[in-house]
Amino acid sequence: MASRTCQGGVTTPESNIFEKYLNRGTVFQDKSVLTSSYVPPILKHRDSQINDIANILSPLLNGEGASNVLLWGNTGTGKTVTAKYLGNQLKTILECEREGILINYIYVNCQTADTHYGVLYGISTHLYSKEEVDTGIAPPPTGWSLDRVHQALKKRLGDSKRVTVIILDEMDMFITKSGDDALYSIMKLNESDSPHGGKDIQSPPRVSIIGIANDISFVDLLDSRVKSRFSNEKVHFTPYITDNLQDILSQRAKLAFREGAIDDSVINLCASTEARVGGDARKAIEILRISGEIADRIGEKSINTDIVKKAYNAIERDYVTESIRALPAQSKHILMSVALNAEAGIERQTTGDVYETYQQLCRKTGLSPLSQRRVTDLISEMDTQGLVNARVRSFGRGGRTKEIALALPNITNVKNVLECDEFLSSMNGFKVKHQTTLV
DNA sequence: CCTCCACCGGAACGGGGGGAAA
DNA sequence: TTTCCCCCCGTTCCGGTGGAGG
Ligand SMILES: Nc1ncnc2c1ncn2[C@@H]1O[C@H](COP(=O)(O)OP(=O)(O)O)[C@@H](O)[C@H]1O
Repeated sequence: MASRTCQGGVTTPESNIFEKYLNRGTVFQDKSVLTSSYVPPILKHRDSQINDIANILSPLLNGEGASNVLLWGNTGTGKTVTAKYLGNQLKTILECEREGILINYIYVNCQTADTHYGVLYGISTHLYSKEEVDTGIAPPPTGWSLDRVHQALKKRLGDSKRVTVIILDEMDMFITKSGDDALYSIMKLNESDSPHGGKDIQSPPRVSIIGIANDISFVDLLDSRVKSRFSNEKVHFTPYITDNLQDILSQRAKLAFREGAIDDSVINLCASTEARVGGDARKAIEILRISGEIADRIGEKSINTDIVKKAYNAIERDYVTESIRALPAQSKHILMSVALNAEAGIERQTTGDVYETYQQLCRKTGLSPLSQRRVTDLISEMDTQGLVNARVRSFGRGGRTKEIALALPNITNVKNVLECDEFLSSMNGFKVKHQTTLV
């Protein structure tokens, strides 16, 4: 652990216990540059994507509606940052060059706002002032009917001087889970609501959607009307290669770290490591941040490759323990069952195997067991979280079922984390009984 | 080629919680 | 207060289904 003596220009030898943290030097100059909300002034290596999107959005400059676009590619390939960057550019140029035209540039993350209502509400938060929220003119976070929120949005956006761009980040998971109702209702904002030419002073809004997704297979789930209007324009974000990442990282590092706190060898290590697994700039930047934090904690003045390796381990470990800890009790029981089976020598298990053990475990801990139907859903959820690997497979006459295995290397570790749960702490001495035969 | 296993996964439903509105 | 609305979590029901063995 840390040394007991104060060091480095500290004048009071015995004082507050936090003193040593306070006075310690730091490798950081501006840590905020390494957070995900930071948008750099120039984006390198995304020229072709930026051009494509700008081209699609260009009608907005004349106050005309533009097509919807779908940005897709692996995580950390710059989709979000590009969308935000273009928003800034659009706003600036409209302010300087086109007096009459105003733009709403609205960002909604569909992982956070993951319901139909949540997405509409997320849009609305960009459109109302504080007073309007306080006086109840703006939609509340919950309580109104969807229709009412929809009408309110339509009214807000229907201004002939105004164009609107809505960014829907992480929309693939959302659509897969919740269907395309929300997307459809956003597109309906563009429709005039008086079909018989009644006297509406309002013009229909001009709303363009920028969708962001990792995986575009969700497009097939869309209703054909939605699909044709939504997925005509697709822009692919390719993974970064080592050189790209080096550029991006050193651009950040220059701003984030003190002179001499980081050198090229470290940046090259991060760049090449990430380039090998998916060209993820977010992860690479995060590694830099964690490395810096570790360096500060252990009192190093600069980041070396050893520290980077520590950062890689820390990031992995924290992710796993955190996601296990955050699991609901039922999922913890299921995961424990998988771990127990694995420990008993059944690495690849069927749904039946897991459910059997799960029921026994529930009997022991006093949790009331869920139906098998529900359990398979929870297993699939843990599969997408990367805690478990589950894919359906057919064993011919032996049936068709998920084949499930723990996705984590260290079984004992998993069990230890799980045993912190209040239910599972009462499972001392539980033994799996029953063998299945499965090849 | 057909059967039949052991599930898969969609659909419909509802209790219950949280909130606004009449 | 009651009524309406949205959403989470879970149940029940049930029509599929890939492929080894007949
Ligand atoms: N070309 C780039 N130049 C500078 N920073 C980038 C670039 N591409 C990505 N980043 C940074 O990498 C991180 C992840 O990018 P992000 O746009 O969130 O990826 P995605 O949305 O594709 O998952 C962000 O912090 C972003 O600022």
